[in-house]
Amino acid sequence: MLSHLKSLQALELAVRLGSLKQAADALSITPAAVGQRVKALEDYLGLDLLERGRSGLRPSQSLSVALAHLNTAFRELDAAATALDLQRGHEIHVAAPSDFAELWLAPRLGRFTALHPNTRFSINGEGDAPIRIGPVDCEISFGPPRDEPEYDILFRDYVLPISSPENTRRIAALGRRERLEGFPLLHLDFYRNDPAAPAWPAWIKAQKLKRTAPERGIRFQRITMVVEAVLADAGLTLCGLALISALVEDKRLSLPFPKSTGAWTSHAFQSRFRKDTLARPQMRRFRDWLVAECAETRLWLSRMAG
Amino acid sequence: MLSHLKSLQALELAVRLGSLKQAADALSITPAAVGQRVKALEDYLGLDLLERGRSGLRPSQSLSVALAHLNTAFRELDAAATALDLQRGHEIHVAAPSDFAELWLAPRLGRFTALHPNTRFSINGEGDAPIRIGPVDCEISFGPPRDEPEYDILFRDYVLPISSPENTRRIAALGRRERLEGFPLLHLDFYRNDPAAPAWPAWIKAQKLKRTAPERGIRFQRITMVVEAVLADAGLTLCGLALISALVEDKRLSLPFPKSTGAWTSHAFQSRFRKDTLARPQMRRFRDWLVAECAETRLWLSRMAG
DNA sequence: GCCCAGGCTAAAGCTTTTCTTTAGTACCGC
DNA sequence: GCGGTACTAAAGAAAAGCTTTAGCCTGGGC
Repeated sequence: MLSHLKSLQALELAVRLGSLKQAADALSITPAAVGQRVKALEDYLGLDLLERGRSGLRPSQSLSVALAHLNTAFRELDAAATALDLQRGHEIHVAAPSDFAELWLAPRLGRFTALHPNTRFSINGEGDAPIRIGPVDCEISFGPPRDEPEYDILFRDYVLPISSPENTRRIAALGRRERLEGFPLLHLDFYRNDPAAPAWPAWIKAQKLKRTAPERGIRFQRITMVVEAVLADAGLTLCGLALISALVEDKRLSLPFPKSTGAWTSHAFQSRFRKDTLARPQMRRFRDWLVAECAETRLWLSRMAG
Repeated sequence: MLSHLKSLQALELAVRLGSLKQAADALSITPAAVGQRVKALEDYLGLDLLERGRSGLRPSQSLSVALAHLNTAFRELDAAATALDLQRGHEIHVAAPSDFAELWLAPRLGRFTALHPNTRFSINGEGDAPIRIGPVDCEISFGPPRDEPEYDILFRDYVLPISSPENTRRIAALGRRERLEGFPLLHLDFYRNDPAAPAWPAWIKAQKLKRTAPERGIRFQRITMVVEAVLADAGLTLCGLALISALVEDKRLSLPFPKSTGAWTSHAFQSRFRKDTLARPQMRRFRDWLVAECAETRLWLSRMAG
């Protein structure tokens, strides 16, 4: 029966693309591996299949008689793969809060795809799954921690006041109890379902500060938007650090009050992979990577919270 | 890039032949292995590809859209395999003395092909290679032992008088020194280049027997032919036991004189595999099997020789 | 002519895939 | 109801396949 399928595939691709290197890139394996595939077939047949020449690879005479068949065969297999959506296995569909996707996941995904080229991501808002085969692979949410086995707790958040560096300096120049007077308070609704996450009125009371009408101010649904307002000196907000570590680290965002004035959320970001989806090696790799990146974020948060 | 080639092959074959069992037979693997291949693809895609029904397997609706492409693809791959002589790897070409082939190898090959179906043999006389790709895979000869690594010493031979049971009884009824008078001596040239292998004159002198004109009698080139003559009561011959063990064991050939009257050859049957050909797993298996069968023949010869 | 970069190859070792075996289930025909 | 055949799941062993390292070869540029 027909054997050496991988060798034939490597061979056909090497000839079509003109080099073992380009075939390797297409197959996401090393050139050495492509060379081994081709050589194994040559050893098995006891003849040369490629002429390694001056301007790359060319099929040998022995191979030429089979090459048209090979081209057609792999073209048809590509068509079958397309029909079956075989590449689906290399795609990872993630539904996540858009704040998480934009501020935390997207900046980091380059590290994953550098390790695993050939992976394509489709990232959508929560509940915003495309009409494709089956539901999304990975769903990330912020809510009460679940302990079912398919959930991974990514990280809780540490919420405290955030401002622009300019506003931080101006606040520091004031007396302690008057520090919030004269600065607009921006309200972020992202954490409102979390009993542990403070809103301005509770925070001000807890810190024994003075601020008239603390419940007043613009409300924002999304962290991304309130962050933009803060960056524009529009005011202060209470915000979790987890998603904005990059902005804090490069000092585009600043902490106008001591770190100890913050509070951990009781809710957490968590992921849920569909049970069957972890049969795919690419998906297991992604999950492992995600868990590792989140461990780093937890570490950074612990250092920030003191 | 295209993956799951083995799964797609198993899938296409299972649908085409109507069962996992028949696909397994065609692929020379177990039905369990075929089932695993198909299931791996189904898990990967997150959908069913086969309907396991009352009258065998049918493609699911998901698979139907790809099936024509798969059929064409594997038909083209079969054509490419034919053009490349890919099945060549499952063929083993042996050049051996026809006596060895007929009396020793052919009766035993059934044991090999029972273990390794899908292997086809092409056995020719020594030096009688077909005009095919490259020389023969395995060459067996009888000659001075070689110690180059590509040679395996199969077995030496143990040469002594051989007759039909009827002639053995008639010889035993005679007096000791007259036992060869009246019986035609048949001469076998197979061992004539071996200084240790006795011919009739030397054997008679060594045994201190009496026989007028011991050099007279019909000469045979081939063991097979002289054996047929002996079986027909045409006379006695001096012959090695190695290739005729079956005839001796079922008593169609007999030893008219004690076993101790025999002599080991200094030459030996030996095999030589072309260096590169042992890259093929089928060839390694054949070589291992051959060496093991020959070890059994050596053991039998040792018991016969005392 | 020399040097550097890119491509290929061989070998070793590790990881992943694939297969066999065992045991069990389901279905069909008698 | 029983026996036979086909399929499936799980465990473990064997084989295949890949990466990494080191080295060689070729071609182009200086």
